[in-house]
Amino acid sequence: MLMPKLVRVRFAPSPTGYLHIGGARTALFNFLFARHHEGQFLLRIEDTDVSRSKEEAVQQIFNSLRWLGLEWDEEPVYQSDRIHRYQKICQDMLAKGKAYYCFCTQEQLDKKREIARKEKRDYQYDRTCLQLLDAVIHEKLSKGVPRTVRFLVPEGQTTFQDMIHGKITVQHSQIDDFILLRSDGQPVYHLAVVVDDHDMKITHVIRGDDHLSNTPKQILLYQAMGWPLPSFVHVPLILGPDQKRFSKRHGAISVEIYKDKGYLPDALINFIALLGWAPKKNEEILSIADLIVRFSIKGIHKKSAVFDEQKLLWMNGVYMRSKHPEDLYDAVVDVLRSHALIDAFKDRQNILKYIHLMKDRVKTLQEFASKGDYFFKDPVAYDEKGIKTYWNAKNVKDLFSQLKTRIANIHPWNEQSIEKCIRELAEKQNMQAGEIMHPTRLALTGVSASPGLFELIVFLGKETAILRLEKAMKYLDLKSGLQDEVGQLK
RNA sequence: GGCGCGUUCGUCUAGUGGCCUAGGACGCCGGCCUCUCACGCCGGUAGCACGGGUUCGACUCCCGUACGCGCUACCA
Repeated sequence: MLMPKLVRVRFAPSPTGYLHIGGARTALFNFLFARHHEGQFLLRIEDTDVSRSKEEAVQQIFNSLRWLGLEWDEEPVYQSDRIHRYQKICQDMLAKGKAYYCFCTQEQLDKKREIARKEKRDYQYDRTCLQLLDAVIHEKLSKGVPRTVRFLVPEGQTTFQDMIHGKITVQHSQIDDFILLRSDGQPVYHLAVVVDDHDMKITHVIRGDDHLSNTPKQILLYQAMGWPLPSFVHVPLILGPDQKRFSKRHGAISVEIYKDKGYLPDALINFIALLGWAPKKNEEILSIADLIVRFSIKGIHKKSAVFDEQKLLWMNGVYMRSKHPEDLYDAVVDVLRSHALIDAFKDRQNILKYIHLMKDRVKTLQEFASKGDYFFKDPVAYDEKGIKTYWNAKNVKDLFSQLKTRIANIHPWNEQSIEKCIRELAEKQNMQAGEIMHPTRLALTGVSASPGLFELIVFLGKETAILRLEKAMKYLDLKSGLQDEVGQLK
């Protein structure tokens, strides 16, 4: 029996842009694995490519992770702070003959690659600089000729065990003498990852399987340094609807965009957790706590999954309905404010009531603004189809007139008395209650779908309800006037 | 091109040789509930990429083919 191993994992984004869905899921898997094993979840910023790294991106990534609830342990490690460490490791490898200086220029290399391409040969660095005499190397070094450091790939093959894919073997003949240190002294990815994962005492490297092919290179580095290997876990990528790697081409890809679209963080977490991973039982709705309990690398698939926003939308609706209005309050206020609808809702209780009425029929936060604007704004138009079906009867205006009077006299102002009022009117008119309610809803909201009419009227208040009925009556007058004119013209 | 990885309904998935007449979820379609919408409930639609083995028996094991994705940079 193995002793339980201390688990330390890391999420290592490069700060070239926002945190995207794929990155978020990789971070989530790392997070879940760490929390499940009561280990550490660390962050490392891979900013060795100075030209592509941006400080704002780092903050964006932090914000997105926090919004998702993926809190990390310890201070994030910045690779840009560790240049000297990488250079030192390179010196060691140079001294041990595991690496060599290369003075070839970018242009020379490009040319060789081009020739190989034309001759339909596979290109691999030809080791020109490996043949250099020590004296020549020293001379170039002392003159400060720009140079890189290349890893000397040994003969043979590398086999390693991936926790998802199993045994993987790659022939060294397939591996180029890759560059360790760029001519500007910056390390290249493979070197930095290996050194950092070792120094950070990472036990499990959990990352996208786009890194699978490169893993042997890194294993060679571990071996060259005489370091123990971490476990490798290569999770499948997330694909767009066209089955291609999920990217900007697919439109919405950053976590931030999903936040702006009105998705809830726990819904997004739940959804991406299920992309490429499944719990043992057929469970679909899982809180982050549930996910932590259930998470296991065994449940991760080999196959990449397509991101299906429709299912996300459904899941978000499930979360929306399960929330208490208080939990949604801040987010909804933000949305209402951004749509300039907030003034009508100075009262917190009012907004909570609104959330209560709407949350069951809304799938995103955004819809609190787009689907319920009539709660705080008089309708500016009436749904055409609604007009045809509900306002065609001749007595509609008269109905509204009677309703108006009755509403004015309702006391106390509550659901029960409003319902009673409408049902009594229906009885008196010898009509079905619905025959009054539908036209009324249209008058009050401008649309034909809304929360329960009685609750809605309570919410609007006596004054607004009467005002809107009057407005509808005016519209009806105008409409019939127009029809008369048309009739006369004929 | 070379190398690596992958392949169950449109999508997310269950399934580790007989329990599979392949189960669930989203979507879609129909119905019920109902003041509308949404929710909920009931029902339906649709899949083991293909071809060879192995086996008494393959979705499950092996081999090939096809297709897809990834890697192949002084990117990560």
